[in-house]
Formats: sequence, structure tokens, C-alpha cells
Amino acid sequence: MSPVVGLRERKKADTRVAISRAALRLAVEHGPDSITVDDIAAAADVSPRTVFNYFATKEEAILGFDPNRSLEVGQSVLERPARELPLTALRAAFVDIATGVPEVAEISRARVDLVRRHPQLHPSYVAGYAALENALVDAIARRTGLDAEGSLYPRLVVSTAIATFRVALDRAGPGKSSLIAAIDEAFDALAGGLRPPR
Amino acid sequence: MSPVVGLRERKKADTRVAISRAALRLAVEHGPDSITVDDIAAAADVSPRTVFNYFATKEEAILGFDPNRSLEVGQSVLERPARELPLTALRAAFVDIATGVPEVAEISRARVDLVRRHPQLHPSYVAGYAALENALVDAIARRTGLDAEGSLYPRLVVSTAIATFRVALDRAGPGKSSLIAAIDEAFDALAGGLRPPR
DNA sequence: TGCAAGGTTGCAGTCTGTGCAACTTTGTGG
DNA sequence: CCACAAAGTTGCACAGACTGCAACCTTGCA
Repeated sequence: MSPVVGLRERKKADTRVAISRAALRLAVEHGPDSITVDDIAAAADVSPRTVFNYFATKEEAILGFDPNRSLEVGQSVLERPARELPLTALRAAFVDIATGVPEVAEISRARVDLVRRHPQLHPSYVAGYAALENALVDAIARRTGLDAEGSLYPRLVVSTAIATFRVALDRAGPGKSSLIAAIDEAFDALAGGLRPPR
Repeated sequence: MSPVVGLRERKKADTRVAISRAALRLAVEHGPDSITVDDIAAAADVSPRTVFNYFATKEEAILGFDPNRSLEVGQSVLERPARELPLTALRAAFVDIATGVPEVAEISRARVDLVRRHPQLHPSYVAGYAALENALVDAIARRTGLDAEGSLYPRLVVSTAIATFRVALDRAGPGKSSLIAAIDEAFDALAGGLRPPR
């Protein structure tokens, strides 16, 4: 009998989550530099070597990159109504992220805070958006019928949309205005050609 | 007699350049992963320990971050005519970079190529734009009279402009269309609200 | 000329990250 | 039910990045 997802895959997914949860928790508690891979491994109940089987670096573990996530978001952009403008479809996808499973959003916010408090993480954090960018460029290229690499437009619109999302994320810090409101304000300005507010 | 810039400072600047030149050259020749800090130090004729006095990481040395450079670009934005729109002033500043000292542009292009060929460098490369972003946010805040942090606009316009510049840089690869043309096309699209090409 | 500030170096040590080979667990087919 | 293949986990040895510290050298100035 071959289960839709076998015990093997489920265990792998669990292990990945366990490592990344442990890494995030420890990093939040003690700071990313004060913890070692050994600490993370111990907290996740695996060997240090195994941590590197799942994540290329310690920071990746803390930030919990999940390649599948990017593909999901790309898919959600493809599923938006065909008549929507690219920028509108992208904005909707970001709103989906923001309003998704509360627990996921919570963890995601914790990561943003952590990066804010520890700028050493910034490079790795930004790097995590590269996979998302590629997935979205692909989706936009399909929607518009443009060539993903040959044409300037797909990468341009995705790249600026992600930048816009990140500004909104940063602005909607803990206790500040809602993320949705920030996304709306930022994307309106972007679609309007970024003229300065009166 | 106190020289405008003393021997000390000149030597420091020279050493920084020597290290970063050596690091870039070796990385281009052998790949960033195949060279060690010891190699770089030897090529720059300093001790390995000294390399870390100038750059926090090996990758920083290869990518040759110079904090002063960001301040210069910020200054050039402030010096644009006051009636120019923020996006126009930013675009002009990027064109200045592209048309500046040929030798500098040459090195800068070599770095872009290197990053393209070795994506491991991408995170650090992108991180290098953080200093530029902050300098430009400051400049735009002053030009518009908006609060750099309290208002969404300054960071939004700078962040998207940098993303746009980077897409143009990437597009204008070696032997491809001119960088200026790419900057023009990309910024026109951005100022037009990123509607898809007909 | 002599001294203080600042820059460079070597050293010892910690930690990240990798290749490899043994070991364990899961899935499958006889 | 049992063997066997496939896939995952672990330990080990090791290269190399990076840091703190203390000694040493060079520059700027009185």
C-alpha cells in the first residue's frame, strides 16, 4: 500500500518544522549569534549533522525557508481572474498571505521582528525572497504572455511589488497599524506612479 | 602641519582598495568559494587578520562595500533641482552612477557578473543596498518634507526605485542593451504605474 | 626627539559547514 | 512475514571563517 503521503514524508516535514521552530525560539530568546547549531539540534532532538541536511546554514534554519511556500503563492497568483492587472493580482496574493492561517502569520511576524532587532539576519532574510520572486515572475509571465527573461516587465513588476510588500510589512510593526491597511496604501501609491502625497 | 587627509587615512583607504581589488580578482578567477581569506590577504599583501579589520566577512571584501559611496549618492539626490519629482531625482542619480567614472563602472559591472554566476553571493550583494537605501530615504524625506520613518512614502519610493535599478542592471548584462536604455525603460514603466505593455 | 593614538599582526580558540562511511528506518515485493 | 532496496540519520574528521587579546609598529604632534 502506498499512502498518499507516506510516513517517511510526514516525518521529514515534521523534522523540518521542529528544527526551524526550535531555531526561531532560541534565536528570539538569546539572539541569533549566541546560539549554536548544537543548541538548535539539541532543542529539536536531532543530531547537529541533521540540521544541515535540512538547511544550508544556521540562519536559514532560523528563518525557516520553505521552497514550497513560494510555489503556493505563485499558484495563487495564477488563479486570480484573468482580467485583473498584474499588480492587482500580486497585491491580492500578498493580502492572502497576510490574512492566511493566523498561526503562520504569527510566526512570520516573529521573524520580521527578529530581523528588525538583529540586522545581521537581513541578508539571509532578503535572500529568502529570491525564490518567491522567481515563482512570481513565472506566474506573471504566463498571465501576460510575456517572456519571463526576454521581457523587462515581468521581473520589474514583481520586483517592485515585493519591495512594496516589504515596506508595508516593516511599517505594520507590532502594535502599529494593520498590515492590510499598509498594503493598501502602499500598492495604491505604486499603481499611481509614486507621485508624492500632496 | 596637519594635512587635509593625513598619510594615515590615505594608507587606510589604499589598503581597503587593495584588499577589495585582490578579493574581487581572485573571486572572478577561481570562484568565491575556492579562495580563502588567506589567499586574499596574501594577494593584498596584508595579514589575514587585517582583512577582517576592514571587512566583516569574506563576501563583503569581494563585493567591496563602501559606506561613503552611499552618502555620495544621497548627496547627489539632494542636489537635484527642487522641482523634480522624487522618482525623477532618483532616476537621475542612478543614471549618474551608470555614467560615472568608467573604471568604477567597470568594476561594478564585474561584480554584477560575478554575482550572476555565483548566486551564493546574492544575499550579501543585496544587503549592500541597505546602506544606500537609508541614505536615499533620508534625502527624499528632506526633499519632500516628509518624516523618514513616520511616513510611508519616502521608503516606498526609494525601495521600489532601487528594485527598478537592480532589474535594469541585471537586464543590461555584458553585450546586451545599454544600461541607460534599460534604466529609462524601467523607470518609465514605474512612473506609469506598472501597467503591462499593450 | 619622544610620546600618545591608532593600525597591524600573530595566536589561540570557537563555530560553521562538508564529505564520507556506518547505521537505522521505511516501503515493497516475494 | 521476511528480506532487500531506498532513503534518512548520525558520528567523525577536517577545512576554513571569524573573534578577542596582547604585543608590536607607525604616524601625528608637541
